Amino acid sequence: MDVRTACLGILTRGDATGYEIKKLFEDGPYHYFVEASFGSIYPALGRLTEEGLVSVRAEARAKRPERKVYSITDKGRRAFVEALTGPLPEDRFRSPFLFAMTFEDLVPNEHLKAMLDHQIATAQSRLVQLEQSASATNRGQAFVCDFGRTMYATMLQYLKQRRSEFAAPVLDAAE
Amino acid sequence: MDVRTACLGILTRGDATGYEIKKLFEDGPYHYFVEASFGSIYPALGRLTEEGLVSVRAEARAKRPERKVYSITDKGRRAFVEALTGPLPEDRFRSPFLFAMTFEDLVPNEHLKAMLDHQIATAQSRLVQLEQSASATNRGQAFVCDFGRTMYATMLQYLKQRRSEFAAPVLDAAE
DNA sequence: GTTTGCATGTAAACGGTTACATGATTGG
DNA sequence: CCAATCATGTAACCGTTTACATGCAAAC
Repeated sequence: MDVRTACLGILTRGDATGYEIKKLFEDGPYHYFVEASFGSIYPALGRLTEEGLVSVRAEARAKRPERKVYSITDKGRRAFVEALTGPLPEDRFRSPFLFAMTFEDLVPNEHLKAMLDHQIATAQSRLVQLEQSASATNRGQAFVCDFGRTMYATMLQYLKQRRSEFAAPVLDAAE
Repeated sequence: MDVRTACLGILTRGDATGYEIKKLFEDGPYHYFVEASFGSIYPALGRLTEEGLVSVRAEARAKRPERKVYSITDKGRRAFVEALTGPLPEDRFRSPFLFAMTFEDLVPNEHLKAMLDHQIATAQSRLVQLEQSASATNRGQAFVCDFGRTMYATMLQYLKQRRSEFAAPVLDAAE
């Protein structure tokens, strides 16, 4: 999903500044399947404003830089629902890890072990985060959260199960 | 993984033309976690040649356009192993589907049903493809293939299990 | 007193896709 | 006869990232 549409989505849930939108992408339940930097969020918000899909009000605050609070308009709301209703781009999973594993025979065993351990640690921490995350506020959020838990749990199980097969130390039996 | 590195990887397995590399990305076991278009492959190959990481020989064939067969050089092989050994970019899963599900309350139930069914059908066909795919030629390929099978199987199970919850027809009980 | 958090934005560079241009061969 | 496959490449465009520029307030 492009940043434009993602911002529009966030704003259907309530007003926000560009800064807050970034926070929501990072910390919120969207974290696992969308992401965006300031360099894409601010221009997107500018364009959405031009097109009348969102409106801005500048809040001047004593001794701090002004903040621009964005609200979605009716037109924006309609455009967003249209985007959700139309054909969605396909999900894509890009995995440098799996790519590297394909060339496992070219990588020294020591590094292979490190790679697998890193992958396990990452999956583990993501799973923990998902399990600790606040219970969802609606059906959709619950669906997505459970999806993530299920997938990461499976991934973790698979990686752990297969690890020994690849990382069996040959000489260093003590470790 | 960028197209450059991906091409280099393919060429560690044997010589190929730009056209064949694209085919391998599309049909081979890489399909699920890398992709590239001609517009990125040809320039990448050109740059790799300039840098001496690959070499080209032009095969002129009677009455057909010439083909340029690329081979990886020793320098290229070393560069590739270095890329695999260095820190890898993080895996990323971008899911317009999950994003849309988060806003399930804004989408008409009929469309939600279609979305889920589409997702189920996609996962199903990918799983079938993976299950039918030729058995891997090495440990790494087997690992990756099984990874895919495991993940898609889990995804499919989850989607099917949850479908009723979301798509329960309200009026059209006959369907 | 230094780091973190809040807050906005721009410009250049990057990597990639899409569309275009070309053309012969093979299979239905 | 038409579509698909083989085969190469370029140019325009697009969205995004990275780095830069700025600055105050609060927490440590």
